[in-house]
Amino acid sequence: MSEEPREKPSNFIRDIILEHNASGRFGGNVITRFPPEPNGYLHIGHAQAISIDFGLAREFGGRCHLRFDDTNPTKESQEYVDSIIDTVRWLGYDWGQHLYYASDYFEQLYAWAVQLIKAGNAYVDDLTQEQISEYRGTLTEPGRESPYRNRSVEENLDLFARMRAGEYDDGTKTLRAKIDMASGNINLRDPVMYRIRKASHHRTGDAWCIYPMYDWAHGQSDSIEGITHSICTLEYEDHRPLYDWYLDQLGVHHPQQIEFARLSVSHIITSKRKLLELVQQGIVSGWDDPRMPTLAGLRRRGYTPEAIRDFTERVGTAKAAKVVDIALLEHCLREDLNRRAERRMAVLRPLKLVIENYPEGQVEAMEAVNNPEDPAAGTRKVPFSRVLYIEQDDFRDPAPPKYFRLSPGAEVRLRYAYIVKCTGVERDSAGQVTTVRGTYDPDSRGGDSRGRRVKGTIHWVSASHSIPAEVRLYDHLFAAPRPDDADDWHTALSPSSLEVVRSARLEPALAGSDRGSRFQFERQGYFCVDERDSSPSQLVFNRSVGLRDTWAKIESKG
RNA sequence: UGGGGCGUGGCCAAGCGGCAAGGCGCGGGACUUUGGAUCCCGUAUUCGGAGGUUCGAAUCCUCCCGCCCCAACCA
Repeated sequence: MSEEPREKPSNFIRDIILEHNASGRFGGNVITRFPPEPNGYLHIGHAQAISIDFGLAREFGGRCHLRFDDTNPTKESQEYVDSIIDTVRWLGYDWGQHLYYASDYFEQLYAWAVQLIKAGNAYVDDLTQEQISEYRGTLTEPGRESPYRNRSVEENLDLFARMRAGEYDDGTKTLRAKIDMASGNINLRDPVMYRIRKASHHRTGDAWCIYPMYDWAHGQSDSIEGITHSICTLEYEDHRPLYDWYLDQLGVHHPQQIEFARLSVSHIITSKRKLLELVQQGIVSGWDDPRMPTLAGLRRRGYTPEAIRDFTERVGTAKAAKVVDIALLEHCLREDLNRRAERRMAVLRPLKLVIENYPEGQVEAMEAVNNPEDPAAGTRKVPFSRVLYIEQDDFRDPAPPKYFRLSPGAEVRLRYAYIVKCTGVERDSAGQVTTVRGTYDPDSRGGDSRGRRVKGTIHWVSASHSIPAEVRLYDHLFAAPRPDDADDWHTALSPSSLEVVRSARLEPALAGSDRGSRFQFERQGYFCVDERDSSPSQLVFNRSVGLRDTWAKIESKG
């Protein structure tokens, strides 16, 4: 298959790098990094950052580091580190030997802090958290200087050493940068650099009881690694002057920070707090529930890394806040899977169809194309017999206008098999159709209508040869495009985000399908074998995304 | 009332003084043994608004309006 080289859309970050390369600013180097905090699962929003960081490095022949900004031991854990590593790798990116942790730089950061103290640019503050907040002022009023702001260098050095030594309790002292309490930029009002936290860190254990704030650690970590382009989201634009200040005071390598608008998608939420609530309240089955916007969830849902990468490229990189329609994400998946997924027949809600003129006991192996988009995928045999199952939706009595499927007296093609004509219906006492009867045309073997006009083609399975399966029909977790706009986001939850169908019957070729394998169930959508709950004896499929359904549109319009 | 950003069709997004790319979606048609895919065609006299500069402005200037972020010892 040929990958049509879709031209990458230009964006302002690429333009900036091009300028740097032209001026020789970083000697033509492009070294980026993806810097997650290991305190949660990565979601679709992170995918764009990953794609930009790694993508740009790849495009310009540079490299991208994976660095964990693990500066807050009370919120971080190895579990998250592992899951993030696994996810980034799954997405298809490689950082080579460049796996780093901000915690690896704690000693250097400490030395630099001492350097700032010596230069009179940092001080130990005894104000409580509440007092610091009061002294900071407000958005419109300047702050006030802490009474401890002018301690001597010697005293600060001594106090800071004792903070490190563990002589003080949590929260009793901080190290602060001495910048400008009247700055319009609140980040510059003597930001805290270190806080006391007598907590074990997932990597450094109990070696430290003071931990650097993200703002103090981040820029210097970038500098240590020789990062040239430090790409981040818009909310850090205000922090850039602070990072610049630190770097300039220290006189070390100074990366260029560039900010872009984070990605959000319609019909989902990405708030960590809300996602956690979904999991804890059992509204979803876990962080990898196929309805979750986490990359683990999308993966289990059947999304391919290729589709997600394509999506992140198509949404573009800019500075305007955006909420991309989830339809684009789904389109990317369909486009990818249409090309790659083999087709199979599966009947979700079986309705018995008896071919009255087909010999009892006879079985034919009908040849079916595995993937019309890819001849190399070959063909397979599907057993045909007298008693079949068809989809309940594919029979209607009476038939509505423009309905091309089966109804009394009507003809339809059974895909890859025969043309059949409906001759009768059996109903139970409640009037529900229990069996459809029909006759087949022996001359139409393979589905050849030989010039006849047969508009409808439906899928089927042989009742006795089919195998059972559970199929989970997933839909958007939220019915509303912007769940966060609701007064209470819970009310935006869709009641039909999951429908479990336990009665599905599959063509026998699906038996023993590997976990994670993906198929198109003809006329229905793309499905994958659930990685967690499926087993060879109890197959479980997840619907990744449905096929475009023109008939549903026609019917809903009346 | 402070600081920082952003406003191009339903949703994204190119454009950087020469007269509105593209994608998704939507509507219509062709084709079709998936009402799938594919292929055509259509979808902003107009770029948040008002002035101004210019032969000419989405692009430059001025003012106004709207939206987002910032007052964690979170990241």
